[in-house]
Amino acid sequence: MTDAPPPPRTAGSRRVTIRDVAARAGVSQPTASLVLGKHPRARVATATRERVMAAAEELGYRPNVVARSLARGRSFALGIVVPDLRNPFVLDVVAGAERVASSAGYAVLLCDQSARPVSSHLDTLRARQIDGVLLDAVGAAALPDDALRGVNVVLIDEPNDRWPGVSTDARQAGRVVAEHLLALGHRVMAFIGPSSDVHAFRMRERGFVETLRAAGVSVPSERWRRSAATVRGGQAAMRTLLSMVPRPTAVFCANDLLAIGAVKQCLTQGVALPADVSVVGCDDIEMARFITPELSTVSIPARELGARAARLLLSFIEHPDDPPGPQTRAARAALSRPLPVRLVARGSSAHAPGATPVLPS
Amino acid sequence: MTDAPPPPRTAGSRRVTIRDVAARAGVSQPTASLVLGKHPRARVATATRERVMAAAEELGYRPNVVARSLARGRSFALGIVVPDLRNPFVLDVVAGAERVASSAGYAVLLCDQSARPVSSHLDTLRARQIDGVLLDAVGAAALPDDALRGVNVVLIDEPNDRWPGVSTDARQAGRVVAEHLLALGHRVMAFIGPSSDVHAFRMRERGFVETLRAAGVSVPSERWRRSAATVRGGQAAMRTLLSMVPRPTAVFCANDLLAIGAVKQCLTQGVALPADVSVVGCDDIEMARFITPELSTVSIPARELGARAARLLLSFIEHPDDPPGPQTRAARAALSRPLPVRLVARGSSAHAPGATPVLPS
DNA sequence: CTGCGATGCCAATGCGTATTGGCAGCACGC
DNA sequence: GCGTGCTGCCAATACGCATTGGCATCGCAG
Repeated sequence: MTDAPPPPRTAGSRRVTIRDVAARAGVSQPTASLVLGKHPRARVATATRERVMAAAEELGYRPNVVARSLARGRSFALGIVVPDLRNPFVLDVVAGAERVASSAGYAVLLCDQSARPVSSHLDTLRARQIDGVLLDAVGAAALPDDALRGVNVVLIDEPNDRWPGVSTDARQAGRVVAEHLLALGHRVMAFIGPSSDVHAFRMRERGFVETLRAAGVSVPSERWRRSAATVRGGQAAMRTLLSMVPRPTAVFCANDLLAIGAVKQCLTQGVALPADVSVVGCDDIEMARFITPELSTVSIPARELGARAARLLLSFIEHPDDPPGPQTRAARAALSRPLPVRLVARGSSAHAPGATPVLPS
Repeated sequence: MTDAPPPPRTAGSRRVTIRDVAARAGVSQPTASLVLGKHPRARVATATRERVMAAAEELGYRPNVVARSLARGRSFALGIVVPDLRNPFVLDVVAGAERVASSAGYAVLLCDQSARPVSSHLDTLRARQIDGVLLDAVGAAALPDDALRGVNVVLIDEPNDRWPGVSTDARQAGRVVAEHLLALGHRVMAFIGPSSDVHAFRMRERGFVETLRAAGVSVPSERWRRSAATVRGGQAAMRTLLSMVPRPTAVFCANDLLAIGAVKQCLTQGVALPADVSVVGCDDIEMARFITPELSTVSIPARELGARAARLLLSFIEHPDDPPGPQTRAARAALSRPLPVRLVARGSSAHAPGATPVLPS
């Protein structure tokens, strides 16, 4: 009556399990498991192997990852904890990591810190037997010691002696900006950055200030502004800076969102950019090129950073050898090396008003 | 010797399982399961229940989600498939969904279509016994029929008679832009949009054109530009438009990235905005407010869209009743209703050059 | 004291896969 | 022809939790 024509897969339309495959191939379930599991050179006769493979193919067998996870104690999934998805820089990191993980057969569990605290996310990740976790810009302070026991961890832009990590040369980022602005003749500088304890931000700050100091330029503390690392934060801080006497001629913002806010605030108040004041950001998010004037900034390879973090994590997951072999060790060292940064001078920075340009030799 | 002080949890530092809890509470494993599972009014004596709860607390018991998934045939996880993570609008949708899912105890598996094809993502999601999938702007054509059997699906911005979905009133978005530009006196209009078959884009387009037509304004096909929905795409299309005679005085871009590109191109070529040409976008991404001039656009509640999609999906997952009860049905209807959109007039649109302003009554 | 329903608990089993240990069968040496 | 060492396969078990069915125990009415 209501009998449909014979379905293409199994009769009962149940999911195809490895048992079905074994039955069809005329072998036992463990044998099928041996064939279909990784182990390429398991002790299985070639003829048998081929029969099993054929049966699996014909039935459209897909291993149940949940069952496999339970049996192996691994989930073939990575967690990635990010500070705030709304930051386009963070996004690129995620995209880079997702691509690598996904094509290695790992799923990516996304955890937004702005929605729930890290420790809570870590709890649920552990409950899922997560194979590893990427922590992006998560202060070590937020990490209870035992929240990560037995989990592989790779930190992003937040070096720490307890776990491996990938990073960019954040200090260098601060340096190149300082050099750039000094070369343009600026002497009255300012800085805008978040008060968070995120390592990358602190290093950008440090690289900036130490280079200025070496050149004999000091920045009084009232021109060292703290503000949430958002566009609005940049606007607010810039408003304050613009009211100072003397007004700074150059401002370094710890990320592009802040810089975009700073630029915006200048334009709003009729301050000419870059004639009256230069603004330089950091990250080189896509939008930096599309505001007016185009934003001078430091290019950080965010996607590559995420990709490397994922690769490093996968290396720990798939080769838990202790100690690691020489080439594993070398590969990890390469992945851990800070990524170089590069100044991208665009239209938001120019010679200081009235300054004599310093020509590069 | 190396004996550490007695560890806080169990002796062997093994994971705490439900058996450990049962043993400590002096009950059998199934009883512990009854207490710790959902079932609030299972037949368990209050005293027993409390002993089990206390034991779980003392041992720091965390249920193993993988095992639970296997036993229940559910994974307490959602997949979200997105077209391209680099679009900030998409990102907000993800963020909204993540927040809802996460606080309901569901994990979110992120799948980027630009990295791997949808069908491949769906395969891995099914293998993980995913409870449901959110598909953001995925053309139905990309969905093989059996790739989703037995999976709950909610579509985002891509209505379809096979699955439920959430959406915005995209057609209305096109209408309000047309009305806005008409009211400003524009008659020489242009459009920039992607050639993809994504429903929301098509509807924005349709709402725009039908409103113009009703007002007796037609747009010749050469002013109807197809371009990838990115900033670069907007630049390229705008370049073409600016070379036309007569030059359009107003351009509607199907999303904000395109619009930002269009604005950028105008400024690059020295075309005054909004004096010579008006540009209106759609989505109201955060950056719309921060370019110069600020972008007129249509506000789409992306975060809310993602949140609703997640709520709707959770409703199907947790109340698979067929037919649903009246209040379930009502709740779903409310979630499925298209979200209203709103024109946000900012600085990138103004009266047509030489036109007599039409005053609103 | 017997019978009966309700209550509280547990033994057994299942979810789909991986792994261990061992048992046949075969080829080879002597 | 008997041990020896392989190779190829499978039976049994484990992973951690959920669920089913049934066995006690208890209170209470007869």
